[in-house]
Amino acid sequence: MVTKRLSGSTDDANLRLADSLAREIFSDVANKWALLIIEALGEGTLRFSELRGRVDGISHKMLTQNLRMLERNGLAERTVHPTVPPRVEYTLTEAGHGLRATVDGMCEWTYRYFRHIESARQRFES
Amino acid sequence: MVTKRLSGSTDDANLRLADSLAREIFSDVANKWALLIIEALGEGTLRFSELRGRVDGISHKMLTQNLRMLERNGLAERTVHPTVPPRVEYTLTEAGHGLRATVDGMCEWTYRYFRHIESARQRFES
DNA sequence: CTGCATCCTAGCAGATACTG
DNA sequence: CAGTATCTGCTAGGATGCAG
Repeated sequence: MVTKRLSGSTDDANLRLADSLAREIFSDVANKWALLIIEALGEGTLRFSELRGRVDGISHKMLTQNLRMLERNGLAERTVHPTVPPRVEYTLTEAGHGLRATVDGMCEWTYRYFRHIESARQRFES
Repeated sequence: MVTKRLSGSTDDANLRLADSLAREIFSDVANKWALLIIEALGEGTLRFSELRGRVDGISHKMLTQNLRMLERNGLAERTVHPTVPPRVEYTLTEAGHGLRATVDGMCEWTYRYFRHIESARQRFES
């Protein structure tokens, strides 16, 4: 049962991720495109086409797909302006911003260990 | 050029991720299995079979594949004890621990917004 | 026990085209 | 402009077998 673990006696984050719903959420969110979209939305509200421009290399399909997923999980909010042509804007919810903070951490990490990783790779070829 | 952005004038993490090597690192690392392995190794050194037990649902193949990747990028270290049967242990490097800190953040985030996400999903079905 | 290679399949993800 | 659907290729990832 879900609530059992929530009020549970363990503080082990990994153990808790054994919970199937938590793992499902984690799997949804722990993928490249989702994280890059969240990072992009961290700067503020963006429309669909703007997002496409910011998240380099993402396809139309992957963008909509991941946006639906983020909306479904309550991480992003979708507001449609009934104009013509339609204008659809996406913004992070509170939960979304919470996650963005950790994604920021990952980005910073990437740059902190950039050279370290670069040389580790060279060492690895041998 | 890589170093241009490293010493560059922008503080925008997302912009910097436009750099191809940074994106490659990010893509390597921003996947479910890699993050779960790192989280598991956060507790300390583990052998291959122990890891398989901790990272629930991972296959033999995905585990070796991701471990090679982590090793290649200098996030995990592999030490072989030349016994029989062989005993291979994996441990996080400093860079690995750095990343683990942010993964911990993601795990905590998952549990903080667990109920929030649960209800967001119910709202979404309509 | 660990690692690598092989085969094989489901589902991911791109391209395209069509609606509102 | 935004979203959906279809078609298709391709690769991620499981299962298995073998070697060290």
